[in-house]
Formats: sequence, C-alpha cells, structure tokens
Amino acid sequence: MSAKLNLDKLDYQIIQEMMEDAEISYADLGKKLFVSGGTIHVRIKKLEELKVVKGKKLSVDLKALGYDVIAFIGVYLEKSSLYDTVAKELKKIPQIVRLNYTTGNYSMFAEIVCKDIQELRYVLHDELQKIKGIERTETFISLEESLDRNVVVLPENC
Amino acid sequence: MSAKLNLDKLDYQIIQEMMEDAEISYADLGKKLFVSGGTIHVRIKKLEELKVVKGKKLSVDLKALGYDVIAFIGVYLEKSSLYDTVAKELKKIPQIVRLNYTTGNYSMFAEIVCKDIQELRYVLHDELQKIKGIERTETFISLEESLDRNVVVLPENC
DNA sequence: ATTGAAAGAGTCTCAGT
DNA sequence: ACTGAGACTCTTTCAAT
Repeated sequence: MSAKLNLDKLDYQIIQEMMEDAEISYADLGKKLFVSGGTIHVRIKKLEELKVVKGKKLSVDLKALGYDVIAFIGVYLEKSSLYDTVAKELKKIPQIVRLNYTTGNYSMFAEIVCKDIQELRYVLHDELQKIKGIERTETFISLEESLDRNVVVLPENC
Repeated sequence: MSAKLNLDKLDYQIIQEMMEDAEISYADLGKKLFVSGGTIHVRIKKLEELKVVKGKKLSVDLKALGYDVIAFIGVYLEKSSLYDTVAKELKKIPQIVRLNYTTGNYSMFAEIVCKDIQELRYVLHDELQKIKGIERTETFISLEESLDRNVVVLPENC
C-alpha cells in the first residue's frame, strides 16, 4: 500500500525529534544528531517533498479558549453506501473536527468540539437529526483526556 | 470552569489564522490583520504565557511512514473506579496515542496507530488482555479518514 | 550526500509615541 | 498598547569536498 521511501536512520531520528519538539532549530538538531545544520535542512526538505512531513500545526488549549466539551459520536447509517453523502453533510458542521469511516458497530465515527453541553445538544438534536441517511447516533462525552501523543516512529535503529 | 481570559478580536484572529497556517511570519500576519509584526509578536507571547497557545506540532503523514492502521477502541471496565490504574497500563503501550475517560457505553475510549493488522492484533490480544480491570473491548478500524481539522475559534467578531 | 560560510528572512527587544 | 528600527537568530543557498 505505502510506496517505497528508503528513509534512513537519520530521517527517522529527525522526524522523531521534531515530533517531540517541533520548534528546535536545524543547528541544535544537527548537534543532537551529530551532523551539520545544513544536512538537517536538506533532509527536512526531502521529507517535505516526499509528503512524509506535512508541515507544522498550531497547538492550542481548547479548554482555555472556552471549548469545554469534546465528544465522540458513533453514527449508524441506514445503508453504508450512504457514507459519502452523509460525510459531505457532516463536514458542513464546523463543530465536527474529525470523521472516520469504520468497521464494527458504527458505520462512521466523528469527533466534535463544543463550547458547552447546550451547543453539543444543539448539534446532536438540530443538526444531525436533519441529515438523511443517519439511522441513529451514540454519543460519548469526554470527561477527561488522559493522553494525546504521537506514535513512536523509530524502527530497529537508535 | 475556564478562567477569565479577556482575549480581544485580534487575539482570536491570530489564533484562527495560525491554526490555518502555523508557519506564516509575524510580518505577513500583521499585514493581513492590519497591525505591525511587533504587535503580533507581543500577542503571541501573551497567548503562550496564558497557555492558550501551547506551541507547534510537527504534522506527519503516518500512512506514508508505513502506519497503515488507525483504530478506535471502546473499553468496558469491570468497575469504573479502575479507570486510573487501567489508564496507567494503557499509557505504557506506545501504539496507543490517545485516551479519554467517557460517558456512555464505554468507560474509556482509546485511539491506536499500528503498522499493520498484525500489530493491531498483537496489541489487542496480547497487551490489552493482560491488563486487569478491562472487561472487554470493541474495536473500530478506520477505513478512511474523511476529515481532520481544527475547530473555528472566532466568536461574534470577524 | 555533507559541510561551513555567506546571504536572506524571521524573531525579538526597545525607545518613542 | 502599538510602531518601527536595530540586534540577533534561524533558514536557505551554494561552492567545495
């Protein structure tokens, strides 16, 4: 499925280090990995061209901004062939931040971020119920996020 | 729940713009929002001190790196009071990247990233079954991620 | 491919408003 | 609080290896 990439140990080390600290400078990262800053630069450009590294994302504290409710929604479809049309409708709801087509009980799995329970209730009741093709939904409100991290991408090396 | 922050329109605009493009320079962002680069700098430092902005994260294409399997795991606990001890064990499994304590059918909700189905099977069968307190689990393998975006943080303004 | 140095661009500080 | 300019740091390019 995934194309041959031929990444070496240094490539993986760069990705791993930058997943832990995306703001480290090329010079400092070079020191840490015993190569020059120029080499780090060349490798990162290569990884960006290969679309392995997609860029940087701002990390914000949603709770601090007043988004107190994170919830997961399991969606049952009337027919699984309705996935594309239902997905298109769900994407129009700005509170829905993630959507996966899944195996198992639910046809699709959504993640939603809201300011409060009232807003969640509004989206679940007024927005989702309007969408044709959704049989029913099950909502799991997050009471606590205990973990949110990156996968470890170092293989046998290092 | 969330403390009084007193962010103004410019603060929200900066966060919104940087969520869409985390790598824009202060000068360019200033031009876009009709203030100087120095003002953008001051505001971002303030937002970092307030812990609203937590920094930047490297965005990588897991599929390109050979992590072909993303799955969600609903965990049923024998007693919900076992959450902390089970969470501690789950955190030891590097493939588990996210963990939430939830309301609803499941006591907890995990997200897992694996290289292939064999690795997923290994974690589900060999690692999870070892953990005391887990009654059973339900796994939803993602066949397609249709959406992964940030919430829109602009209130009445703009 | 990697290096080191020079050029260019960005961040950070600060005095003035 | 915002600005603009100077100091500093980082990224980017490139000739040499």
